[in-house]
Amino acid sequence: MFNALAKYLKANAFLTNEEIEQVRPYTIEKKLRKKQYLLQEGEVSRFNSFVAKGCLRYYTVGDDGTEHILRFSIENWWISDYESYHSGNPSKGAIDALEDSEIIMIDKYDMEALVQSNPKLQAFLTRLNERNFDATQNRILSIISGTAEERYEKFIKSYPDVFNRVPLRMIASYLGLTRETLSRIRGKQVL
Amino acid sequence: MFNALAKYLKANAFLTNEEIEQVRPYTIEKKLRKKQYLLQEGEVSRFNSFVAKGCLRYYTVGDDGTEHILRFSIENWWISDYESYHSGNPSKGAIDALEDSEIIMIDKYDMEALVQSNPKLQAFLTRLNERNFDATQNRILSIISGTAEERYEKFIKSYPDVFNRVPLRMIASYLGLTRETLSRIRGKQVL
DNA sequence: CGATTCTTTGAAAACAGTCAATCTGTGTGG
DNA sequence: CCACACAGATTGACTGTTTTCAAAGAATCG
Repeated sequence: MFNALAKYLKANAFLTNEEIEQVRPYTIEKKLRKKQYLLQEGEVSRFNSFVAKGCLRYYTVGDDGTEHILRFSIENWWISDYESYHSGNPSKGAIDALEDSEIIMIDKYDMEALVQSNPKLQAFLTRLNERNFDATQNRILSIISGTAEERYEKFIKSYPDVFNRVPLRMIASYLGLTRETLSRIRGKQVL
Repeated sequence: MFNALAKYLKANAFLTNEEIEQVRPYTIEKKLRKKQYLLQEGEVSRFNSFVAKGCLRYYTVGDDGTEHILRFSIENWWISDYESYHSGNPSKGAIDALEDSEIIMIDKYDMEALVQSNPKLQAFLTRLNERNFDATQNRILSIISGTAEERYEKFIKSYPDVFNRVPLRMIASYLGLTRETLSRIRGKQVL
């Protein structure tokens, strides 16, 4: 399971085998069954988790019980409640598994130490954070500028591998639509 | 003008006077008149700019000519097209001044060197980026979960100082509404 | 097979956008 | 100093989109 992370760090952060071995002691492997929580609302998100296998989501629940999905994560992505992770405050949302999954958790403070000790890792994490930020901002632009249909199209194009394994009602939630509206958009497209 | 940045760095990054003097050589001061561009669409955003005085916005223009405002920046905030700044690609939007403004620009590579040379500055920038990310994600949550009215209320509460100096049509644009819709929301509230 | 879970469909109501007109305040040039 | 232009804000009537609620069809899983 650690092997997935090793491969990822080699390919993306250009770490050597020795450098990867320095990461290993700080990793915690965990298997999750579908529907199992990785983080529940109110807990502090102390870990950043690498998805070795499977699919997870981070979401909040509104007063009326509606779920709002803020992030999906599949293989080779990371997941956490970053607001809680950054601030140390209790999480406003939850993370659960949409499939049986395997994840590798790294404690925030171990992560910071690792990054301080390895400039390559630091550079990589900086780039990762930048891309995350840019993607988030593009999502805002997409919501405030496009129609529901355009947003849906863009989602499929941007995240085909998420699209193919996540229920439509969750994609609707991610896009800020009801499942009925998404269903009707899909109906129109065939014509 | 540099004084504003000095004060900011002292208060927020806890830099000493000597450390602040090490920043000074890399700063470029600039005054902008209202409506003047800091960055035009298609240019590469090479600088991160500190707002010493005034108010600016980053926005994109859709195919139909509609402006979509992604960020306002007033005193003690930073502004850039971060996607272009991060990637080196041409900007998809523009930055202009909503008031006569004074800004302090730092070249991306000077900024990186400064951050590398000073751990306090590095820690501060990391925190800043984290907060930026969290704010952006909260903006998404606010759009996909709240009504237009709630979003408007939240904006006023979160950014009263921006609200008080920016035209309503730009707030509408930031919120992803037409100016007419925002006007009607405001009309309702009095009742 | 029965029980979930997910998706689709229909009809009515709520909401937001468009277009056109009016109102307001500000500032500038004559 | 006034008149006028201009930018911003509002209002009304209409159109289009999305939600809501209720029900019924698929698909999936034990």
